[in-house]
Amino acid sequence: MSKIPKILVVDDDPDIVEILRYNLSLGGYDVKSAFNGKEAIKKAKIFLPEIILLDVMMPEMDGIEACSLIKEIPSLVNTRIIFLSARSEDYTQLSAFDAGADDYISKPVKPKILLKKIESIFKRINKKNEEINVIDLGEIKIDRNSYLVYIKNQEIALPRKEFELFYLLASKPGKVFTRDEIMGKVWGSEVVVGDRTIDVHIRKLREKMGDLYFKTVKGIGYKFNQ
Amino acid sequence: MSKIPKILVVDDDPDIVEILRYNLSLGGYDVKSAFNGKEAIKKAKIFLPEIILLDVMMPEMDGIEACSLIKEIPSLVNTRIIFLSARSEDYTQLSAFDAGADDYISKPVKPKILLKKIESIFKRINKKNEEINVIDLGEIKIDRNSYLVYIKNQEIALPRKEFELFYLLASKPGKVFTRDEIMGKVWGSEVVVGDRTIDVHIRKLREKMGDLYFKTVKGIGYKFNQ
DNA sequence: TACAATATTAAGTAATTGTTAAATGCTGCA
DNA sequence: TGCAGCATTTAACAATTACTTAATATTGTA
Repeated sequence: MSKIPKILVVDDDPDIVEILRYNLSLGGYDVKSAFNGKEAIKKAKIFLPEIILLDVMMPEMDGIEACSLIKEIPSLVNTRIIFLSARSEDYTQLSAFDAGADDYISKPVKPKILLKKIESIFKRINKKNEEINVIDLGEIKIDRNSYLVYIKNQEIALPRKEFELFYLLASKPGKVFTRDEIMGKVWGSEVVVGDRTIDVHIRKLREKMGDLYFKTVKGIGYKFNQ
Repeated sequence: MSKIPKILVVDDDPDIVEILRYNLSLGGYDVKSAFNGKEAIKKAKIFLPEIILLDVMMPEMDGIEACSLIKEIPSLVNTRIIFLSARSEDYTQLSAFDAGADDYISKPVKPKILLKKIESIFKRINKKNEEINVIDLGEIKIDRNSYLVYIKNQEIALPRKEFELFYLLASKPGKVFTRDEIMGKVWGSEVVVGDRTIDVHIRKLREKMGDLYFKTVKGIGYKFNQ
């Protein structure tokens, strides 16, 4: 988390490598480079970058093939691959995604777009690591992928705030969450809403899922119990 | 799938044709040959090879021109073209890829490299046909080759964007795709279109395929359910 | 019991999505 | 080249849903 993010740049054209390296270094990233697919794979295994910028068209082993091979290396399964291509044609894009690419930038690369894209990918990586998508408590399951709650195999759809509130409480059954805590995690620290808002959302949950799951701890907050 | 893969070899030098033919035959491929661009096109139309090995420099019609013409023949759109060239200069490479080439081998051709490359291309072709081009969910089938959707054996033709959107959602039934995700994968992260565009496309899909398949998850995105 | 905290309800407000038609863009063909 | 026909996007507005608030009732506990 506190590490400097690592990026591997791969292109057979030294000029392009240099431009990318320069801009990414300015952006505060730890950059290494390779000039063909084989070299890329060799370096990636050691460097373990979070992101690989990969030229689609290279002699010997093209980017798409390299990508497929990289995706099969266990230590690199979480590495994101961004393709660079001179053409923005459908065909190239599609085979890139087929090979496991995560994003796509067309040449000539504009530094601003590049950095913005890189940043958003890192944001996505961090977010993903934080989130656990499914809570399974046996009788009750909460699935962030489908935004559904299952209670005794019955499916319940919840609106966003209700879902987030429930997800929070159910993430630690038995723990009492103070109103402040709930406020901060569900509504965010910048939003200011009245005190009754939480109550109303709890009420909605009780309506939909039954009273017994949600216990009020007067003067403190709420807790969820199975 | 079980057919013998077909390769057409095109070079004005009979010796090179013979070397390639010999090595590819040993590799188990069905090989035919031509000695210039015109002949190549004529034979390709009948032979329908999966791969064409095309010399860049030939008298009369060079490989790049031949390639452009081949790519325009409907029955050969899925044929991969690999260029052979004595030089590994940038100029040749770029125009080759502009013309629609899929790969590139420099002379002198080393048999091992040639066979490995051919093999990897066939692997890619097969992978594509198996995994990527068709989604089969029983009642609903989606075929990327023809851009057609079959629902209860009824055939529906969809325009490109609608198709891509549907394909994305149907690739993981039940998963909620956020608007950002949809935007990025269907429109590409470099394109900026208004917010209602996604809605309108969803509407078109609902019109054509019925309401019940597409569920709105307000504040998040959409999901597809069978 | 008193009173502070929470529950309930309905109604108001905000945010998001749906719908439609028109504008724009694109492609193939005469 | 220009036109026809379809695909795509935009814009305006409607409809829907989510969220918040306010007013009032109820509850739990010192």
